[in-house]
Amino acid sequence: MVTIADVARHAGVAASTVSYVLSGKRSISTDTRDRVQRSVRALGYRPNASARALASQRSNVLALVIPLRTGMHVPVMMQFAAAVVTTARRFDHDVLLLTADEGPEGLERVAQSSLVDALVVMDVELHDERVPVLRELPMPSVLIGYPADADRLTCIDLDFVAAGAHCVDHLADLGHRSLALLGTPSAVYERQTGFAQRTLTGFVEAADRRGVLGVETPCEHTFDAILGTVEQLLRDHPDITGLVVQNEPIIGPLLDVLRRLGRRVPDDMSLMAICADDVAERQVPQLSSVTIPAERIGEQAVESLITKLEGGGVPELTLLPPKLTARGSTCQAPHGDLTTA
Amino acid sequence: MVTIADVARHAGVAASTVSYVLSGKRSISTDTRDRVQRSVRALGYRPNASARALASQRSNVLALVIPLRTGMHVPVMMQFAAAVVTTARRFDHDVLLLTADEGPEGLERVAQSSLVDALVVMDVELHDERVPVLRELPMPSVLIGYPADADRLTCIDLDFVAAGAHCVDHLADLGHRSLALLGTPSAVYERQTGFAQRTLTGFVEAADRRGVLGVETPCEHTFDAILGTVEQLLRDHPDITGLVVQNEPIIGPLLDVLRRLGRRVPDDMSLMAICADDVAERQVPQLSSVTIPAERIGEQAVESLITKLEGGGVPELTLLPPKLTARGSTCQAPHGDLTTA
DNA sequence: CCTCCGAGTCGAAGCGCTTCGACTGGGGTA
DNA sequence: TACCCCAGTCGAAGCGCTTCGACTCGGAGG
Repeated sequence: MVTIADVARHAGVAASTVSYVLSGKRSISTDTRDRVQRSVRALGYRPNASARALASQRSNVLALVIPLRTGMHVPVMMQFAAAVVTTARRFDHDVLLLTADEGPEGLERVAQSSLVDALVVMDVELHDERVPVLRELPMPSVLIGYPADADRLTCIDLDFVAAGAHCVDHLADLGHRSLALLGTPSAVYERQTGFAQRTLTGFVEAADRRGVLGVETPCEHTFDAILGTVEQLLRDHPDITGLVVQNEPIIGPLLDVLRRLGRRVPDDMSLMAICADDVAERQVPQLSSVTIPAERIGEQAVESLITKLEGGGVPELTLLPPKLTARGSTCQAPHGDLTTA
Repeated sequence: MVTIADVARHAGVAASTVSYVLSGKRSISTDTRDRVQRSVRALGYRPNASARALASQRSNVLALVIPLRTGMHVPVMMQFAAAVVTTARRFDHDVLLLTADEGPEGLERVAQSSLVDALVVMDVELHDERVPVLRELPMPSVLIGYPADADRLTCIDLDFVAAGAHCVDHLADLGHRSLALLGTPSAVYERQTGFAQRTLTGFVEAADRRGVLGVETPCEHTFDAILGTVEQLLRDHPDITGLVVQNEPIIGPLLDVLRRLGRRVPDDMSLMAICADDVAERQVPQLSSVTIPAERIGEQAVESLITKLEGGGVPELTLLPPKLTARGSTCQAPHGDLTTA
């Protein structure tokens, strides 16, 4: 391995001069700079990451904590992780991958051993045991999703309350008077995952505000569960003509179920999804949807983290506004609902 | 931050003694060991990762290079990544996440800066430009999938040739005489991805061997593409009664398509999938399938890497045997095919 | 003419750890 | 009794980099 001393010797300067050429932290004559840069290239020099981290107290590595749990939708997480890595690279950082099952202890481990400079934590629950740890850690962090108590924390998320509300508004505007939210598996609600809770809140509030019926039910991933849930729903509330689904993996089977139950989409039943655009577009008919901007969230998370690392200030809570795209799965409510509106 | 010197002072020993207690590389009296361990706990000492890496020439970090490309099935990759992280932790290593779009240069960067000790590279193509780089890197690596020239490389993969063959055998055993392989999107074949190619090879060879018709076609992910592909297939080969699908995201829509075309599964059409078990089990009917053992592959990859890091030898190529599970989507061929067998 | 200043460079002191060689003292061997 | 050996410990020398203070030299200011 070629070291900074080799480069210095080759260029006929001191090692510190090489360092300053590389970092730009002191002025260097054009002549010297050129000579050093030529030597760097000639020898194929790469600074040793550990030595650099030890001396500068900066590893240039961010930790990314991903959930590995049941009920999470994987492709969205992956988009997210990819965005984090890509953005981190843009700022000359790398990403260390941690799984949530290491728990709070895992965060302490990587932080206190100075393996990383900062952390991105995904899938934060309303009462997350990692939150107090994060608050005390000697380095910045950013949460995706947000806990009940976000004091002194930086959180970024899609505005799921608004997302839930937008769906209701869209359907209500079309004259639908009875709506249902088909949510995530009940385990997700039980562990008080913020996004699920908040979508529900937005849905219920908007239904109230619009004076329409808004019922909600969790839904597991198996076909039979979906069938059972929908049958039950339509039995209890036969007048439902608008469905909102926040549960990506069931979208395909749900369309089957509706077909099997003799409900055409959108003629007999309008359907809205909260999901990635490509998923919505792949269905038949294409689904009206509120997008989850995974890339944007990941990018924003890293940008905030870098700002904090550089001593800048960032807002405690950043809520990205949801975007609704109407496609072929929603239409005017049948038989004169508009008259009752 | 508390350093090894603090611990040494607290325990009344030399710093080197603390180091030896922690590493176990020299014998230490029980008394001293206990005292040091108490001090470590009392002070909450965590060795500084960079200092350790610098002194020992080992970062205890593995690089994981994941593909971010169209046509890859995401949940399988995620399972895989999770297995890599979990297994790495078992051996006291962490995982640095790289995306494939950094290319060969990215591998050189992390390797030559000593950021990582070893690399796991996923989704290797038959003629992958990263392969020559990997071969020259001053550290061990493991490939998932394998290139045309695997000389001096360590590769791990599911035996996709056998997987393709098993599917044919299973269907042929049931009396089916005309089979089709519904493969990945054509882009995947065009970039010469090993697993797709090899499944195809196994499928074709086995069909030959069994004396049955075996046609193959790529298939894109949109519903219309699936519909078009299957219609075309059944028009060209109306006697097909067995389908093998290696393309997870189309599995759901494919079942719709068959239904729409009036083919009942399995009565009119037997269907086999090469996919994760949970995907197969979620369908109606549940799908006979050959599993992709993502966890096992990830685990095996890290185990091999650790072995190499410790100077041990590992086989150049490890092919995991495929496991076929018959479920409700395959049955005896209709109208007397057995007589023609 | 002397002083002052800033641009440009160097040397040395760490950063926190591992590891090598050397030292000590007590037990076994001859 | 003299010797050797080994378990147990220490001190010091790095690992490769960053950064601080100090030095030099030429030009500007008085």
